[in-house]
Order: sequence, then structure tokens, then C-alpha cells
Amino acid sequence: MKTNLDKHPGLGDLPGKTVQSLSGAKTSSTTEPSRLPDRIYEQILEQIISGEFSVGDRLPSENQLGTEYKVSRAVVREAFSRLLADGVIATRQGAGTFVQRKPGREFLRLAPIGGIADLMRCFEFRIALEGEAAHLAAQRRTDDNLAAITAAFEKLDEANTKGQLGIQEDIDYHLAIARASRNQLFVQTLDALALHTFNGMNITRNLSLTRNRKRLMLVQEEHRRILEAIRDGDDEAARSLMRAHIDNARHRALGDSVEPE
Amino acid sequence: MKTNLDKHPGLGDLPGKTVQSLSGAKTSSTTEPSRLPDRIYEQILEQIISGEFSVGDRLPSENQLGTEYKVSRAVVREAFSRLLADGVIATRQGAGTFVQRKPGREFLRLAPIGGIADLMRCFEFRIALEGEAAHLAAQRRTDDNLAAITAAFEKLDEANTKGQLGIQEDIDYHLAIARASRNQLFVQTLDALALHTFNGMNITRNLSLTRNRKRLMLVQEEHRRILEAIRDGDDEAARSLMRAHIDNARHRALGDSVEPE
DNA sequence: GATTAGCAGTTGTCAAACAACTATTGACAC
DNA sequence: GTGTCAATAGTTGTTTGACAACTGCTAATC
Repeated sequence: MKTNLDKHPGLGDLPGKTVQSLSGAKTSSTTEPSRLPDRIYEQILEQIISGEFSVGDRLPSENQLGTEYKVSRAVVREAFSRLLADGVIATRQGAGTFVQRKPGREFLRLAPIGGIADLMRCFEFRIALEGEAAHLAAQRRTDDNLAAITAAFEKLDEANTKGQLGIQEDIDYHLAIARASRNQLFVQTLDALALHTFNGMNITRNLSLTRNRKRLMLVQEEHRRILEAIRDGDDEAARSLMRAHIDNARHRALGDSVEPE
Repeated sequence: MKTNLDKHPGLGDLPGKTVQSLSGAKTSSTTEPSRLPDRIYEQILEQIISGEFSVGDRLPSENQLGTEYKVSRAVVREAFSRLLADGVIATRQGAGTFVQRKPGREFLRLAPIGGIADLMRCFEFRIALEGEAAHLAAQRRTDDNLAAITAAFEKLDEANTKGQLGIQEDIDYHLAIARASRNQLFVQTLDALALHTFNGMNITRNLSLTRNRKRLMLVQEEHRRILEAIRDGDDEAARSLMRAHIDNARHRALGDSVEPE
């Protein structure tokens, strides 16, 4: 969702990204978003979540909300455009804007992957997601799918022999398997998740790589066995191997991060 | 995420109004969104995905894009606001807007759940998702979680005895279990998915309900056994029961829809 | 009573302007 | 030549006003 925002100060590594967070909202004192539309977005969303506006209700007009919040109509419209994209509201020209669905309270808390705990939950989720994706992939893969997985596998191999991290290659390998499941939901979800896991991987992997290269060989061996299971159509093996693989990755990340730096 | 993984209905228009959707039939391969900002959103996103703009590049200014596409700056800004919410671009006042990440090609394919096939994939996904959520819920549930699940169960029971569909109650029950997993990713993903499954349920359930009420009793019996497994901390049983439950729902939906109306 | 024209209100889009901010340039001092 | 700094053009953030397209309601008309 939305969906993604950055975190507090502290990790500004890239070229001046002005952090825009629309988290907040739990306590009113949390850093207010600097942008006006963000504020309005939150206010309206909060009113919908709290039930002040029910599903099917008509919201006040853009002009009314503008005068109410003392902002221009353009700002209200920009806030509306996001609520529209989230599927929370629906607009009908000439009639007004209506509440279409009431998102759960979880909609507000987005997971900016704050610490190790969040990362662990990411792995947990991936176990369910990719385990099943591998299972389906073994059943349904086409030859093209298999070729794509194999290609990704070899690229990862290549990166490893070069002594590179190969994070992107790793992601691509897993995505290729998800695609072979022939179910877009797995692909899309994993793709959205990769954005978050990326940072976590960066943290945990930096040291472990150069330290011992044997481990990479082991990981690649896991990848190879998954690939073979999918190739052979052994769906049960593909699932359990993939689940074990991600669980291992989780433990590796955990082991590395107990002693940061 | 609100992380929103859901978002990105680029052109999923769900007109809140009346029908016209079932007959379908705008046969054009990609239905042009009627809204100007949607078109611009897609055009820019397409250019980013195709690599025409790389990560880190600066996009043309809002005015330039406006004149290029022959729309006003307001339209470009609205398109930008979505790309911003998606985390694809980042804006810096005074400097310009920059490409922040290049989403996968899957980002374009929205899943407006076109037909039975899409619905089947939804169930497939839920099997993986909710099976694991139930597994974790059995391990980690607090007493509050259990109370919430029980309450949702009873509400569903109540709706059934009234002869109501109880779709929202059903969703709430499943969401309560996901919450008990204490992993927001499961909750958020399921929540985002509910939006889509909702329509599918409407289609398939309308007839099956009033036709035979026994079936509802059976479904509720499945719900009850899942609840008990979670209550007793039997994680393996919770997972397999939930998987079977959703698989059954899938078959029921399939069976009902072979003869529509 | 039914039909239709009109009207007020709403969203969709455009246009112009100013404020706040950034990066670059060029002058100036050393 | 080099470093400092102010001016400047360009960009996003926000406001205001206007018009077009559309909807739902009301009242006039038949």
C-alpha cells in the first residue's frame, strides 16, 4: 500500500530523500506529515476507519471539506485520488464521492520493517507464500518457466563466483519460481514484499558474504535442489525444500544479526 | 504495506453505480481509462517499467509533461501523487521528481477478478495464506485473540440462523484468525484480498444459500473445528483444517458456478 | 399523473499565479 | 586559480477562479 514509506531519520543513505511518512496517527504528536494532502488523507481515512462515515455514505463535497480543513480544493482532490486508488472511496461525477469499503485498522500501520522482529515476520510470510508457489510451480511450470528459473539460477551462480552479493539475482530467482506458479497473486505479493526484504538483506548479508564463502555454496545448493524438484514435477518436495530454504535464510539472518558490526 | 500491496488498480474502475460490468465487453485489449490522470499514470509508469527512465533519473517537470501530453498540470500532479504513493517516484520541492524504484512488469496487470479462473487463483492464494496464518495463530494466540475469533464465529452463526448471507461476518472471522497470527503481513494481505474475493462470493453464494441451508451448517462446522484447533494450540490441525476449508469453499464456488442462473 | 425542462450542486479539467525551495551560475574577494 | 556568496532560473507545493460534464431534484407543462 500503500504503502510504503520511509522511516525516521537515521538511515539517510541515498541522495537527499526528504522522508515523507504518513504513518503517525496513533498519537497525534507523531511527526505530522509535511504535505497537506497527506494530512487530509489521514484525517478522512481515520474518519472512515473509525466508522464516522459508513460504507455507502456520501462524503461532504470537495469544496466543503476544503473549507472545513482550511485547504484548497486541489489538496482535497489529491487526498481523494489516493483514497480512490486504495479503493476506499468511489467518485461519481455530478453525484459526489461515496465510501466504498471500510479498511481494517491495520491499514494505518504500515510496516517499514523497523527491526529484526519485522524481518523475521517477513520470512515467516515468505515461507507460506513461496512454499506454496514452489508447490504450484512444480505442477504447472512450462518449459519457458523452467528455462527462466534456470537462467536466474545461473546468473546467481555467476554473481557468487564473482564474489558479489547477488541480492537482485536472488530476488529474480525467487520471482521466476513465483511466475511459474501461474498465479499472479503470488508474483505480485512477492514483488511488493521484495522491496521491504531488500533492506533487511542488505543489513544481514554484508558481513556474512565476504566472511565465509562456503555458506553461499550451501545456499546455492538449496537453490539447485529446489530447481530440480520443480523440473521433475515433484510438487511436495518443491514445497518442503522451499520452506526449509527460507527458514534457513531466516536463521542465517538471525545468526548474523546477533552481533551487528 | 499498507504497504499496501493492494493498490495499483491502475484502471480497475469498479463503477460504484449500476451494472454494465457483467456483460463486459469492452473488447479492446486494454480498456482506456476514462480518467485523464489514469492515462497519464499508466503512460509514465510504462515508461519507467520499460526502462526509458532508470532508477535515479529525473523526470521532466510537471509543466513539461503537461504540455507533452496536452493536459493541465493538475492532471500530471494527480498522476504523480499515485506514483508517489506506490513508491515509484519521489519528489523534492525545488529539485524535481526522481524515479525511486522500478516495479516489475506485474505491476501493470491488475487483478479485477474477471472470471471464474481468477476466483480460483484467489482461493489458491488464500489456501497458502490462511493455512499458515491458522498454523501460527494456534501457536501464538492470546486470550484476546481467541475471544475475538469466537465472537466473530458466533456473529456468523447468528447471521446464518437469520438466513442471511453473512459474507462480511465470514470475512471478519477469517481476519480475526489472521490477526491471531500476530503477523501484520497476513492480516494486511488478506484484507487487501477480501476486496476482490467479495465480488466472487456474491456471485457464487447467492443461490447456494437459500437453496440448501444444510450446506451452511457444514461450513460452520468447519469453522468450529478450526476454532477449536486454534483454541487447543494444535497448530498442525489448524493449518490442515483451514486449508481443507478453503479448498472446500473453492469447490463449492466451482460447483455453483457451472450453472449460473 | 406523467413527462420534460430547468436548476443547483458536484466532480473533472484547465489556467494563472504566488510561495517555498534547490541547484547552478557568475561576480567578487583573496 | 580558488573559495565564498548572492542572484537567478527552474521546480514543486498550494491557492484561487473558472468552465465543462454530469446527476438528482423540482417545478412547469401537457
